[in-house]
Amino acid sequence: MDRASHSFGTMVSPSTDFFLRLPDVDRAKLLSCASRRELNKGELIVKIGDPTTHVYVLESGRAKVYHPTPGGKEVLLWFCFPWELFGLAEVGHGEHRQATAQLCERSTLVSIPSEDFQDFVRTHPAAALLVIDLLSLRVRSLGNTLQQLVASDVTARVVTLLARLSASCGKPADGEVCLDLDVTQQELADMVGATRQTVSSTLSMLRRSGAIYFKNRRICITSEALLSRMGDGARE
Amino acid sequence: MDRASHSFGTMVSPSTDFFLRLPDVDRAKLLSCASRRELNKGELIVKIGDPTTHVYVLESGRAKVYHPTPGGKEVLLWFCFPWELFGLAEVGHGEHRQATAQLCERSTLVSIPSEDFQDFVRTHPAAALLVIDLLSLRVRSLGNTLQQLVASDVTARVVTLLARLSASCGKPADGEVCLDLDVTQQELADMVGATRQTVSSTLSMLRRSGAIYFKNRRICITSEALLSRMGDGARE
DNA sequence: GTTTATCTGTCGGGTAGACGACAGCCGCCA
DNA sequence: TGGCGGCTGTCGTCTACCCGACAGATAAAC
Repeated sequence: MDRASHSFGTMVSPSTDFFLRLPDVDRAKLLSCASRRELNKGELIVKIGDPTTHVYVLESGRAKVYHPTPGGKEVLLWFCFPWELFGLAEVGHGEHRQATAQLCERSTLVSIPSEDFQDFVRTHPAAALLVIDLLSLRVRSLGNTLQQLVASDVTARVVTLLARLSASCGKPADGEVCLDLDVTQQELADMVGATRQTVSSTLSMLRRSGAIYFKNRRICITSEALLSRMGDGARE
Repeated sequence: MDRASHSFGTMVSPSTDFFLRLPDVDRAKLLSCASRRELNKGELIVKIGDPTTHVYVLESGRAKVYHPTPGGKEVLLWFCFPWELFGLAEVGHGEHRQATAQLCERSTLVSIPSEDFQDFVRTHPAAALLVIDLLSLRVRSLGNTLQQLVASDVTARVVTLLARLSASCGKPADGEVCLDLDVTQQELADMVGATRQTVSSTLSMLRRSGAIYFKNRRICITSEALLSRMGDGARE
């Protein structure tokens, strides 16, 4: 139960995994209120507009949190990896969900009722600080994304996205880094606010330039330096 | 000291004014660690890259929080009004500032050292929950902004920006709402990720359509309904 | 095996909006 | 009174990117 199933890159902020930083007894106590389910790829955890009843953690698998747009696009805010708490931005005042969370692969999901979570936070100051850290990280990250979106072109945005992914789920192997992540180009596009086609041709360009290559459908970065240089066409 | 100097519209979330929701004795205790300064329009409160030493509140005036971009643009994240806590997204781990905060007018600023603030939060669970609420609000708001930015055109973005501003600082007067806010078109542009020129012509268009008009340099909304209809050209 | 769905690569055409330029306006200071 | 700096309005030009289309490639489904 308390076994972390994914490895961290070197640069990842420690704020993401709330659970692993909780003292053992507290974690057990919090999880005692929780229920666990096994769910399939593609299933929705919460849908925009839903009442807010729980917060969530994955024991295994991967989820994405996004805003669906009326036009049918999806704006992907972040991925959720195991032992990373999510779904807590709306717990405050029984707000309805502002985003949708969906599983990217078969996963086991732990659900904690909002009230239990709030009680826990109220009575565990250390946990409250962790929650504050986590939300702070999200605020900073969204702010940066926003900035990139208005200030940089697609190439630069893809490049820094790859850098971020490499930090959070990169497997270093003799100088190169391979992303340990099955992600579709559509998802990449949704993360940088571009179309699938543009991302596709951008990746092709990066591949031709030698900054990345593909190993059985996954992206490998041959040189961080070269990659980031490719993003410098437009001032970030 | 505990006199709120600005009025709220009807829709504003209560999470914004941390201080007014704090029990009196707690507020006094927290403010006892603080120092107060009078500053002029245009002065910087924090600059991106600065070490994080304080959190802040305004007693009066107005500030803006933005990301400066290497290209010289500014991405405006939000305005700070009196008694709204800000500058806390980086307090967690002595992170450096990720955004810049600058005064829009002459203001009196209250600074609370980070450590004192953290101690306060640690020992006042109710305050911790308020901080969580505040950060949650920011996360939701940034997420929505992000979504709008990739999914809507400039007209729609300007329209919803006006609606938001009208909610947070609108003065209703017989059916109309006038924005009680001296804001420059450049700032509006920085908030919607567009250029000054585009915003200017968008506002002209809205004025010609009768949805808004100008009363001594400020924006008045004649009809929320008409205004929002003007934003519907593109699917939001 | 064949079928079917999902993902990827690439190509033109059309367009929203950035960008530069310039002129009018207002308030401020000497 | 005149000059100066900041804000606003408007007009072309130009380009990054969206959008639709279509063909190959891969993987799951029957």
